[in-house]
Amino acid sequence: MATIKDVARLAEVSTATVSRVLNGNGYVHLETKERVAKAIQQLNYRPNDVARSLYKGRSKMIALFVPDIMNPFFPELARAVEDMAKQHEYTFVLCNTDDDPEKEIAYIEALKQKSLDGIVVVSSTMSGAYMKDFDLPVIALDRILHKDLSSVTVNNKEGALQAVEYLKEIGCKRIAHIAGPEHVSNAKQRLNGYLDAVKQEDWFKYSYVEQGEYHFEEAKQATQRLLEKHPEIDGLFVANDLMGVGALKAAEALGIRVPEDLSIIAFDGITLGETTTPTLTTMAQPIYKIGARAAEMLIHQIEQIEQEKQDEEFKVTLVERDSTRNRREIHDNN
Amino acid sequence: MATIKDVARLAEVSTATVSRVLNGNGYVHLETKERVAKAIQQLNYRPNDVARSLYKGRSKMIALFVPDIMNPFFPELARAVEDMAKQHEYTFVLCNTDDDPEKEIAYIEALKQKSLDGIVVVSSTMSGAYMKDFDLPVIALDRILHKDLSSVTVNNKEGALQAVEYLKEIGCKRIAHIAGPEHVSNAKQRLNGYLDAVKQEDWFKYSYVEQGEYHFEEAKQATQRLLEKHPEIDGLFVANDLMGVGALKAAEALGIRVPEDLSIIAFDGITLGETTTPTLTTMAQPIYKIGARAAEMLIHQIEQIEQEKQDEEFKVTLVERDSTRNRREIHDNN
DNA sequence: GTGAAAGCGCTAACAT
DNA sequence: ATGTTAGCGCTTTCAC
Repeated sequence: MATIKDVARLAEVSTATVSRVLNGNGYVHLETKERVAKAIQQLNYRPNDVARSLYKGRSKMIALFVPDIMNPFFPELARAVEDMAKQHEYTFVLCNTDDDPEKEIAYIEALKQKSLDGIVVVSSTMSGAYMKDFDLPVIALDRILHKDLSSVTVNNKEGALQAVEYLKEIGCKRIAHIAGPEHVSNAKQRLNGYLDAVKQEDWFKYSYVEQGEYHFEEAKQATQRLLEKHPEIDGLFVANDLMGVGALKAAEALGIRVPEDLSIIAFDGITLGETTTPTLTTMAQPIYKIGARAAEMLIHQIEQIEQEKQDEEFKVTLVERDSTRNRREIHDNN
Repeated sequence: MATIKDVARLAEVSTATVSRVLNGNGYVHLETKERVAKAIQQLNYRPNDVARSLYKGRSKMIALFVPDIMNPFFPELARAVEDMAKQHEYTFVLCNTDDDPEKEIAYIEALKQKSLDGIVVVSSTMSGAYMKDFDLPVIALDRILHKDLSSVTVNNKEGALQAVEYLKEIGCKRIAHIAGPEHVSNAKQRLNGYLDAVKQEDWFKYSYVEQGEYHFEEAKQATQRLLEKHPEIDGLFVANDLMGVGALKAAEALGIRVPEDLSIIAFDGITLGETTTPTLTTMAQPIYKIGARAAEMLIHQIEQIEQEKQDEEFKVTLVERDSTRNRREIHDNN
């Protein structure tokens, strides 16, 4: 590959001048500029980003940390971050952390050696203190990591409340909840939203809440336990779609009809919910948008456009599908 | 961050000696080695990979090109490539190409400027000539790109044949096919496997093949068309799982029971097939394995362990689920 | 307006 | 066994 020296030689100027043309810095005579441009073209010259990075101490690379890309919620997020990165001419590095703090730290160390410019992080385990102490720009996505870190999230609590209110509205009389992991901030918020909506109902019992760990299989089992213990349940708010599908499967295994005997609403709005039978009603997050916004905030922070910490909260919207929709009609006809 | 100079100064040696200790090259007295090690530890020194890359012209970075990470087949592949990259201390870059040759080329150009070491490519559009001409190590994954490029694939044709034979075995008398895009090599192979299995059957018609483009929605519509035109169809081989789910949905919409009236088998073995109702029988690829193997071959090629071009083919295995399994019992009971 | 030269942090001859 | 030094390709002061 041609270097800046080759271009300089061909254009009969110094490398400094070529650099000026390249970066649009400093004064350079129009005529020489054109000579340089021609040489660049002729040699099909592309500046070496590594040399640039070495000098500048910055790499034009950002990373996205996700617990596991195989969880169907994250590919769309990844896609958004990548698109935004590309748009700003950043390279996109994807890191699966398995929510393991050691892996997270190992990745950070490795990427720092490459002069990584910043990270969008989906994590619940990473020690907020650690994240905050080390000097890279960081945006927390989907979950709050530390109060000093900028974040992009959705109105989890309010969304959960709306979900439960919706179940009430379509006629559910006993509404239970399959919760996400306790240490994940958004899971806790969704649980709180549920509790706010039901705690003063005379039928409410704490055993109406089961742990699903944000996993398909755990959620399926949890739902099965719940429905066996409490056959009176006729409405279920599940903390995410992946678990919602598990709940659907549990009902199917027990011979409970959805939505005739049981209405199910979940949270996230991933495509998976459109492929099940019945399709899954959900509180949909603007997944791509929040990913894109997080990436944009990160890049602004890197480029010093925004300095101060900020938290952005997007709104979720109800998407009615078959795991509840028919139920309303049944109710209306009564 | 501390540099090699700081370490040298603290250990009272030259930077060359530090470098030797760092890389385990050349002779260095045990005592001085320990002094250097102590200094490194004391300063919490980490070598700057950018400087290294500049000198070596290599970056310890590899990329994976996929058409679209939101297609559920690719996250597992990505996960495998990333894991293998990490294991060999490579950084992992993910690129969504949308199967657009211009994007592919733009990515390649950008990554070359960063001294990227190699690429694992899932692509059907990238001009083989282009890929072959430019000097980076490349492994084609899932699809064959060019005869001179190493590749990792599965036995698509044979697997397709097995799928159709299986349908026959469980009693299907009229078997149709939803095909993938014609320009994708594995889709063509699966189609050929189907044709081999059915072309000498007296009932076979070419209108038993419909185009599904590897998309959920297109496949759903294609299946609907097919079943309306040919109500005699009692077996369906679909070229991938994503389309298989579409086919399931189409049958549901038409009131055709699966597997009682129609048996459906697809191809890939993605998790999505376990979440549908009924669950989807499939010819499962060892997805993680082929991704890991492709990454490993790439790294070997980069590190000159393997030089010559090689093609590896993995085998698919039948995974019986509910979209066909019950049917055999029905058949056996007859 | 342009060039010479230092330096980003590291590695590998080459010298001793 | 260890140090000196050139150089990877670029940017940016500082002269002119």
